[in-house]
Amino acid sequence: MDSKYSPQLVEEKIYKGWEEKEFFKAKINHKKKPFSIILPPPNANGSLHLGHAMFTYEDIMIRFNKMKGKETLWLLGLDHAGTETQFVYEKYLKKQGKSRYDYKRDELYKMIWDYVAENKSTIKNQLKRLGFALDWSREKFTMDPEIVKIVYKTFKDLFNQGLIYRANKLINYCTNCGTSFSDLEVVYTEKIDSLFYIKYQIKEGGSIEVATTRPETLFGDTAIMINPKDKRYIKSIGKTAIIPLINKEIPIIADSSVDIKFGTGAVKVTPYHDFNDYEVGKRHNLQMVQVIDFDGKLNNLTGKYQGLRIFSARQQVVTDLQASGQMVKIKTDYLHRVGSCYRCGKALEPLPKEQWFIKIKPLADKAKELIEKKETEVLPKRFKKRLLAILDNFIDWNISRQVVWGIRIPAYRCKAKNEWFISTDMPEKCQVCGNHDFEQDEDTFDTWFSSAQWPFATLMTEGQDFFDYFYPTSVMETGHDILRAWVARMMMIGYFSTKKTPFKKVFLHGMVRDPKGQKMSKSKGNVIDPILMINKYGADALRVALIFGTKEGGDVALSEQKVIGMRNFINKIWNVGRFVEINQKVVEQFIAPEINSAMNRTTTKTLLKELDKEYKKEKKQYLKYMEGYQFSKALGLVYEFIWHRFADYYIEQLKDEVINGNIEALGSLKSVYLENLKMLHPFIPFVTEEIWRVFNKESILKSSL
RNA sequence: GGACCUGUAGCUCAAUGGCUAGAGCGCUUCAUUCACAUUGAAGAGGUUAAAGGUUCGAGUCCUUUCAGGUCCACCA
Repeated sequence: MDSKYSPQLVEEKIYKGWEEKEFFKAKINHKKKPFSIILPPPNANGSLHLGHAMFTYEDIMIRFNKMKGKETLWLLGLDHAGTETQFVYEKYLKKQGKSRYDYKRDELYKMIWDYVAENKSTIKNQLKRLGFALDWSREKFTMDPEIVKIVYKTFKDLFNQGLIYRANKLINYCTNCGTSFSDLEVVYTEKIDSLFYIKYQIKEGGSIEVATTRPETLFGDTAIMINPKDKRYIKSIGKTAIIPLINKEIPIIADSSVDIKFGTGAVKVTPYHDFNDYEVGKRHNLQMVQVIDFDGKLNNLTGKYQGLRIFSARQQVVTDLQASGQMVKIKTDYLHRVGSCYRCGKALEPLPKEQWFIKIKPLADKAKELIEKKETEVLPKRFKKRLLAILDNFIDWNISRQVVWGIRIPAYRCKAKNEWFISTDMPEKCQVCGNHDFEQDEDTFDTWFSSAQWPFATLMTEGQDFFDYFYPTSVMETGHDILRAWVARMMMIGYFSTKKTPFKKVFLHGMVRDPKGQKMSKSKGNVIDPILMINKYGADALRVALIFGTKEGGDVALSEQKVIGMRNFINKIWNVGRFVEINQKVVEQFIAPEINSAMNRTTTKTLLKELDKEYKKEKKQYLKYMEGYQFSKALGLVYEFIWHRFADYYIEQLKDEVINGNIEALGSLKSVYLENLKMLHPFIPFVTEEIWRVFNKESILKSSL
């Protein structure tokens, strides 16, 4: 053994060894209890970042349970990440002066497919660098034909049970990117805009003033509303207002959603261009008129304004209202929040569009039951409340996306009767009218619709027996930031399809932050590349740096300094091994000469007894922590023991004895040390394996805890 | 606006209501032909945000205030 441990020389070699011996390949073994984790599938549109390195928790669970004698499965998969990936690819096209509209659907799809294939192989190599004990024989991709088949079946089942409906609803639409987003994907940004006070004449006499940030939508107004408790306007209810510029007549109605104190207390209602107005429109059975199109331009219902983009239309309308004397005043410093596109940053347009929706309430109620009945345990506990609150407030889920890259929705429209039918296979004839005249929906599924099915869909493709053995999975380990987008949906859809919880436990980890606790982002320039850290200090050091001294579920402040500190810990473990190895060689050479010991025999015996006692206590506590999913504590315990008790105290005290050939002392030290290597293996698999092989023939993975 | 979380050493964070509140990094002094300078020993550094309460006992539980963060809802 060298005086320094060099991860660069051994890690890749060790990993290859594990792979060749298929240590991570899961089998059905009814003599053993199963332990399974499905890897949250990384998006196949880039490379891994530090957040992915947090999957170390899963590796710890897998290796620990394997050494505890369970049959383990850690299933690898990758996500196509529809909208996100297409966006990344479009940026790439733009650099070459091209756009997605230069290609046919099939061409674009094929190009993105190749791009994704490249990323997949990068990511897989990176997962290996991290030392993850993934089952490489069962790699899955969200667009595998067998997975798509299951996704289609789920859609059809949901449809048949009345949980899928198609509706013309307001959606968040980016006119720049050409796709809709679910409410979860909307990013709100603060913006200073003008608030315009506009006078509407009342047919019966007089006038009423409204305040709006969007005068250009007045063509789509179908009512004016006021609060029924507002004495100022009570007489106006039921009268008819006249829209300026186009002189259209609309009713004045009362709705309690109006804030009396805001603006003038009177609001123009534009159901097809505002979410709140849409609800009002439904409540009052108002007419709904779309005046802005999906290209972001005003349409033919706006007369001379037709063809203008939203912003120019606004300016023109304002100018014309000023000319006609109907613009009362303009407040230019109005601060509000605007929903914007997370891809391009432009303001999202609420627009009416026919989309597929999932009726969430019945599904969410079942998911809540799973939590309440402890079919699914939430760890750390404090996230339970949050998950329940999320399930309480889930609104119907829009699963249509207007992108090419994704799983195309298996819904077909009968052209003759304008009715829809669902078919998991490409239909030969229309299932509505019996003719051939039908067309498939152009849209693809929201990525999360397939992700929501990941635990059961992946296992189902491995056959019924495999599914029965490993499902429900033991743990779902992921970041707490996607509780709503992913965890909640997996529970809802998972239960719907299998009538079981998809996972018995949810274990949530925190976010990786920079040394000052700030979010890591490219724009801040504080991003740490996990592969760079591995190249410099080894995967073990990085893994432990993410876990040491943290609270479960809490954020981790990661610095290169911390990784260095952990590298030192790895080296310490290495050198303890080296001490044992060197002395063992000496003992072997001289065939245990009985040399006069400088130390009193009784003292030595007492020390060894103390060591044994302390080690037993340590191991007991370690198992308690590990079984309680308190990994950081388990690690801290062994860290403290091996460094500050075992090395600093016991080795120092027994050093002279050992060097003088005391076999008993060396033997005790060695056996306690090897036990500690096993305890550390789930955390730092590489160095423990490398040292283990100095003393043992078999891999440390073949040992048991 | 609603909910939740956090506030502990210079920095980042630990601490089932129980002994002298700990670790990593940083800092000071000393050691060094030794398994390890990626080391060891010793040390400085704390009114646990503030106030009040419960308790034999509070960093921990309760109330209030202050400060910061996260998620959700988003009012023209």
